[in-house]
Amino acid sequence: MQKRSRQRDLLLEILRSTTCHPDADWVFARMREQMPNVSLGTVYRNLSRLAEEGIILKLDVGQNADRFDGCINPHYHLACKGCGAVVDMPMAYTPNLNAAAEAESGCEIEGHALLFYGKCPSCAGSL
Amino acid sequence: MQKRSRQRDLLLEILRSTTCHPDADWVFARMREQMPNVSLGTVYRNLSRLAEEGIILKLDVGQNADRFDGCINPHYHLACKGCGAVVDMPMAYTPNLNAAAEAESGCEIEGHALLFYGKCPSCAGSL
DNA sequence: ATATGTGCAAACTGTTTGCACACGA
DNA sequence: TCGTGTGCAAACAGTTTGCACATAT
Repeated sequence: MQKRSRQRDLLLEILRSTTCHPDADWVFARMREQMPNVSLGTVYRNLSRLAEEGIILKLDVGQNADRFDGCINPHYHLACKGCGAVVDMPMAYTPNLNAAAEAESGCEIEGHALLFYGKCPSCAGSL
Repeated sequence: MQKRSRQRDLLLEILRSTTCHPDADWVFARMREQMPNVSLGTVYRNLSRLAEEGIILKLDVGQNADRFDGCINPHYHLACKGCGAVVDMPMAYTPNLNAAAEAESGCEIEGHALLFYGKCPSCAGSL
């Protein structure tokens, strides 16, 4: 049976109130501000759980730590080489990439992830 | 000054003679068959070095370990949920995705990675 | 009451690094 | 010879897990 917990509720609230695609440590730090005894293990457990349930998104940008996104409608990201941020791209998700991929490949496509590298607006301005 | 080494030469030869997008451990195992004293550290050092030099490609498929590709012309991959393999997709690389992304975003795009998930031809047949 | 979730700390995996020695130019 | 690369082992980062206790239903 499914049980709620204050920890998971808070985690979700924190994740949904930011657009910064944070990693587990960032979430952990924000959690501690409001719930000083929460443990890192709990953060990891709930992040994976929510991701498996499809309530949040787990992003794999080529950096060391996984990042998470409270916004689950499919969209694309850019990993900034300047500041390391991960930002949402304002471009339409292209569902027929899946069909295109399935066409000649003999593969059964379930989805795709498209990640751009380059510089975010603020880092593009400076050098 | 740049120096060759038997280890790096062998590594590159191994990587170029497979299409399986292996991780460091797999390469390490193959290396040991021909060079029993090679160390894992050397494998990692040379993989990162060759990737930085643009001689090989480092792939980030959402699995734990990084994978490497001896083929460096840009192309897309599928990560198979069945067997865990990473396979090349027989579809054209789309350079103007970069332009499209740059259009409204204010970002400076350098490139993109497109990763499909689903099942490879052999796993698609069975369940 | 009882199953599910938590906190803590230890374990684990993939990767990096410091150091003394080996090797290529 | 002299600087770069290697082997080894220890260190590291991110993540997972076992266990006793706490909590939601």
